[in-house]
Amino acid sequence: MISLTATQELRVYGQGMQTRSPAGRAGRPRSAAADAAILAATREALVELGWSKLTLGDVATRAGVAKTTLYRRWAGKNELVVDAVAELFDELELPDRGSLAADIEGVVLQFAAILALPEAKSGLMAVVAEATRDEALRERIRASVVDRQKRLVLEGRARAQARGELPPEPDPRSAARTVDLIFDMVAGAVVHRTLVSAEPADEEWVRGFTRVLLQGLGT
Amino acid sequence: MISLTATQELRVYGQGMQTRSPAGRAGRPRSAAADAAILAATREALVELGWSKLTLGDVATRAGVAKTTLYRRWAGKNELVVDAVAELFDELELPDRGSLAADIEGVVLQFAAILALPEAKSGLMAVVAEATRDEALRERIRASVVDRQKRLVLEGRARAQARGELPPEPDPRSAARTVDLIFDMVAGAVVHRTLVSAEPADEEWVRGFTRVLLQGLGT
DNA sequence: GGCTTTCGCTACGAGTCGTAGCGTAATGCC
DNA sequence: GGCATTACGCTACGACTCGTAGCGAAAGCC
Repeated sequence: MISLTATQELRVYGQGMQTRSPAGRAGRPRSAAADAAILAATREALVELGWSKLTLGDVATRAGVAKTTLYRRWAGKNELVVDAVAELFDELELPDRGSLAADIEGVVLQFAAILALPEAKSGLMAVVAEATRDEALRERIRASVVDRQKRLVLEGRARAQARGELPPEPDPRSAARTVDLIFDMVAGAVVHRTLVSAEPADEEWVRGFTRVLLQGLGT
Repeated sequence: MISLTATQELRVYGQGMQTRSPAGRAGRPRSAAADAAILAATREALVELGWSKLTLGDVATRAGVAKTTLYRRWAGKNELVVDAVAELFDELELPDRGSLAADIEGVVLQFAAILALPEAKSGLMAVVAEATRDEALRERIRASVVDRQKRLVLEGRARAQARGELPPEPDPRSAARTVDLIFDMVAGAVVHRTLVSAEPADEEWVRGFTRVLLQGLGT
């Protein structure tokens, strides 16, 4: 519990390296290098061992730190893996490709490329499964992974409305529902294709998906 | 490995109780009651403990059998949970509701109801995560869970084509791709809504989803 | 230099794993 | 009924992981 708070503070330091004395904190600061090494080691262990056989002792050894250091920063395996996997989604962007269809295809391909990584496959679904019984963990995933993706949907939608490709939706409540729906449809389809069907979400598949999403099955 | 084959044979016996001497097998037969008790106990443990804290020893105690009996029938936790969760999808059907939209809404609501069960939530995603590193497990999930769902898509599509709601697709390869795409979109969206967004896939959501799936975002 | 916090290390009890061995129970075949 | 065969319950086991405690040393801020 305490270590969880401390972790969040540390990550804040990591972002703003310049801050002199972070909120009146004295003593030896936590090693940012150790933090990075631990997360990298976690991803490495996910690739080699998978979720169930991953042990915190092994991660500590790989990272070159003591096991106790790991427990001081993360409450457990779940939280550690969430942070390790979350970094994979940092590069997710939505470049303007001129049309809604092209924008969707571009971002879906990015998303699919990340999900194709073995560390994302084995880690992400496992923590989502654990999160069904852990409210705090669900919130952690939402904040560090899901919301960043959803923001892209919001952005792409606004862009398409500006282009006139999508009708404006004045009622904010209805608009929020639509965004949630689109998000679940896009992310859900890619995840299901990649993890359950175990087939690559390649360009051909993405083209077909985008066509159905925009025009429906009727045509 | 041996026990896995034996398990499948046992399940066959369970279906056709009448068979006299099943393929020249001698000796004391496996208890079908024990099998049912174990799977029920597994679901119960999934609800109370979740995937990660579920132990085979605990399941054995709940089911009233010895731990060794469990290991004789299943290779491990993964295979056991797949079988336990698979039974939840037995009742999935596709009643004819007159139109493609109504058919989709009906089956999606059924699927959502199953996914809302805590034993499905915590169990299904966990084994899918494990299956990313285990080809045999992936095949087991495909055979006992996924294919049964996909058959509904195939059936609903044929029905809609007979009604004239969907255009016929002569090329079988292209048709198979379309079915796969639709399946990933439907199942993926419901799963993502239920497990990641952690919101109920209720009637209102299903209506919106069906509208987008059939007519696209454009309208 | 003094204060504070982190770090590496060792050690620990508790719990789980998957297996082996044994005697017993239940069936099919003769 | 007797025999072979297989499943069952039970006990015990070494190996491993867990999460924590305690200690001295290290690294920063005043």
